[in-house]
Amino acid sequence: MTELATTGTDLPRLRELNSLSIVRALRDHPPSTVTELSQRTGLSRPAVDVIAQGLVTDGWATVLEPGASSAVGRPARRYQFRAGAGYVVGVDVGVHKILALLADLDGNIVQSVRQSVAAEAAPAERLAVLDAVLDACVAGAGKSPGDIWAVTAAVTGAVDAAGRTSFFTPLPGWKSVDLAGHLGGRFSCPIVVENDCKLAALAERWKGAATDADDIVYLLGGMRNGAGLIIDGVLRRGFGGAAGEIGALKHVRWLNAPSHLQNCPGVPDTVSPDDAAAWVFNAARQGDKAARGAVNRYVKDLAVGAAALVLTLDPQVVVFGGGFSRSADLVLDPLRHELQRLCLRMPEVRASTLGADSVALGALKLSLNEVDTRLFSAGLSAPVAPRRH
Amino acid sequence: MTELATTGTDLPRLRELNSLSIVRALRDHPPSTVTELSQRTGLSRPAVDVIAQGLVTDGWATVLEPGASSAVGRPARRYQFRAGAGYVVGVDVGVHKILALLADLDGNIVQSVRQSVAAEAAPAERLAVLDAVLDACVAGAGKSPGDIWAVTAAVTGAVDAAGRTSFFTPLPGWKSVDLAGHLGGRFSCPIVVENDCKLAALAERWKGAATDADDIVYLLGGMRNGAGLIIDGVLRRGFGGAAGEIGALKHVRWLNAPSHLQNCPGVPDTVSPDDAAAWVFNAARQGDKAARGAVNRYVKDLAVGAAALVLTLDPQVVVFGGGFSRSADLVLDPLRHELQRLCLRMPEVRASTLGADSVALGALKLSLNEVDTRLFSAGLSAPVAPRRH
DNA sequence: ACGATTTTGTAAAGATCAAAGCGTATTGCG
DNA sequence: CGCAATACGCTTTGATCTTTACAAAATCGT
Repeated sequence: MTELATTGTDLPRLRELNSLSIVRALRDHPPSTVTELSQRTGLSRPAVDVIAQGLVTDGWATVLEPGASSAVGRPARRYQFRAGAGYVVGVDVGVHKILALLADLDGNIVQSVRQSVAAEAAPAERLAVLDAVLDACVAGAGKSPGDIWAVTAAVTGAVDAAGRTSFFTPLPGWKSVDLAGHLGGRFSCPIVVENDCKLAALAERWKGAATDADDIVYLLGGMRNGAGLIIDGVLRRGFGGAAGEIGALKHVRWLNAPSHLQNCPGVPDTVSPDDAAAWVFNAARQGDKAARGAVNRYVKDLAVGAAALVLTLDPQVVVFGGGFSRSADLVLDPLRHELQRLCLRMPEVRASTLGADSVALGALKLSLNEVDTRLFSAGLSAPVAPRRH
Repeated sequence: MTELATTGTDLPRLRELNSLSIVRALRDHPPSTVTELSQRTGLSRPAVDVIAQGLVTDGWATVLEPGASSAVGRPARRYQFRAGAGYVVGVDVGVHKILALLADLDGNIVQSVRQSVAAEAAPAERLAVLDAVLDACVAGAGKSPGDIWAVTAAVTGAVDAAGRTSFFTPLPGWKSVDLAGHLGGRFSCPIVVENDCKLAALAERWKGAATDADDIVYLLGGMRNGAGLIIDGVLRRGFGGAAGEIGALKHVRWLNAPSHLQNCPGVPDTVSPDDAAAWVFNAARQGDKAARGAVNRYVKDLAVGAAALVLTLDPQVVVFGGGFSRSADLVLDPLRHELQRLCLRMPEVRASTLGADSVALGALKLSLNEVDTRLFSAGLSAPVAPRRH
């Protein structure tokens, strides 16, 4: 919706405003003619024309000279947002793997590099792998760190305003790591560190299971449960970055929930503890009684925490994601049944469509949002990588 | 901060934008000179001058001719927001009483009318009292219904988007009442119906215990517990209006919490059930062992629900309000202790400073917000009461 | 008491920007 | 090949804000 400046607006500012609205109209649509932009923005054709030319000279847009024309009349020049003006990075610093994505300003993924890392790796080793992955990702796309406009890193555990994970993190020795500071030494652009569940929620809203919703509770189902909250279309961190950490409440037996799967009777000794859950899901799918019971107990405990979130926020959609979302076919129906029993107003319950890459994808999206915020608040002059404040 | 129009902006719109910024600058400050406004908005003095004169002719502002001057130089004309251009109403349709407040656009309360009503009164009777209170309030201020720009009514229970309380309400027969429709027959301005806890939260942020916070959990402590959530400075209703209804979760023994007070041993038979809680608080304050135990059990159960809200949202402040907030001295410290035990990051815990009138005050504030939204999105032409869409 | 100083009010000039109108270029169709 | 339709580019016009300048009103200093 349209908003207003708390401060007065003069003519140059007006032009900047209109330039921004043209940029928006360009970005959300395929290459457009001046008349299309004119209709879309409400501005007159001559105005759009001169602004568009200005955007081209500034490097924000490119022109496509008319080729084969399909319509009648003189073929129109088409303007196109220059997505390659800048690039953003999102990286998932996970327990078992590190995955980096590099995309242009349209969000088209240009490069993706993944490398596994030992769960018990020390911080220094993990950071070294992270650096290698980022180097490979940036270099592989033929870019340099100066071309990157924003970097977001996803970590496990509550992230405070300073980018620290002081409260809790399953990564050994990670509490004292200043990840933002480390990345700041390698990139001069804004750096964001954020919780993995929250970023996965963002990804599901971006191009996942909840693109239509503004109020979303994302459940990360895995060996550790977590949650990410999107309220009124915006990712909510809470005052101290600890929003969604309902698992800390003992009355909600959320921490115990995965243990039902891990300790399920009948799991062969040949199966490692990490793979036990997958084995149980498979067995349940094939009718194993003990496995079905374990899954049901898991869902029952999961549902209590989910219900607490749902009752607090009354969301439109609950998305079940994380490692266990591959077995969503076994989880969703009992989860719905339990929520129906526990909640006042029943939300939709959907399975994640993004799988395990959702965290890195959400990090990418947060980087894009960061660029957007800078762009649309600071105004556009010439496209250069923003520097940290 | 600043903004951006998704649509293009032309010159007339520019002047409207600047007019609005002048209105804002006028409203948040005492009567101002042109130079003050110029500095505040960044506009030039002549521009402010012509805009201010336009606002006066349109009825949005009044001029104060210079009287005794304190500073050197020629005394300046002062402009003032005409708060009397319109009025808003907030009314609390409570179980035991109905309280209506009428204020001008600055939020100055002009009239307040209260009338008690039997808890078991049928809907028709309650609506009749409501009408009488509203008539007395509007007439007592020397206004007519056409002068009212927005009306907000507070009710108990979850309110859906249509203004119905279908899920739950303690008022007998109230589920089938169309309160918005009823009020719509008496006022032509926008009508809002909202949950009482949510409105009380709004009031505490407006002029209560949490004016400095943007992330607030408001606990309504009384014979029925409730909650209102303010996230990022905005009152959150949830997708279906049922946000904050954590009491519905059985694992959170919130519904039982007040019963510890009501069923406390030692309460004389002469004390009515409604007054039992007050008696217990008094006894506890004087050292009665049984009473102290009851209060502690009450707080312990209250804290579980509060912890669920706090862990979900990670707010800056928890405000304890409602009928029991008069005994906040007994509640706050044990509540803090319990929350410390249950939560990850400890929020501030404060007592309500508004008491029982907070609900009506919050309704008034929501009416003011409604007017603001219309004003700053639809633009200002001449000050007239907005009509329902 | 009178002039200097400071601040306000107002008017005119200059600059910027978008809208409206009109002529021209290019293509498709008959 | 000519006509119609569409798009492009230019000019004029109108609206708005800023700058500059100057007159008016009040206080301060001598």
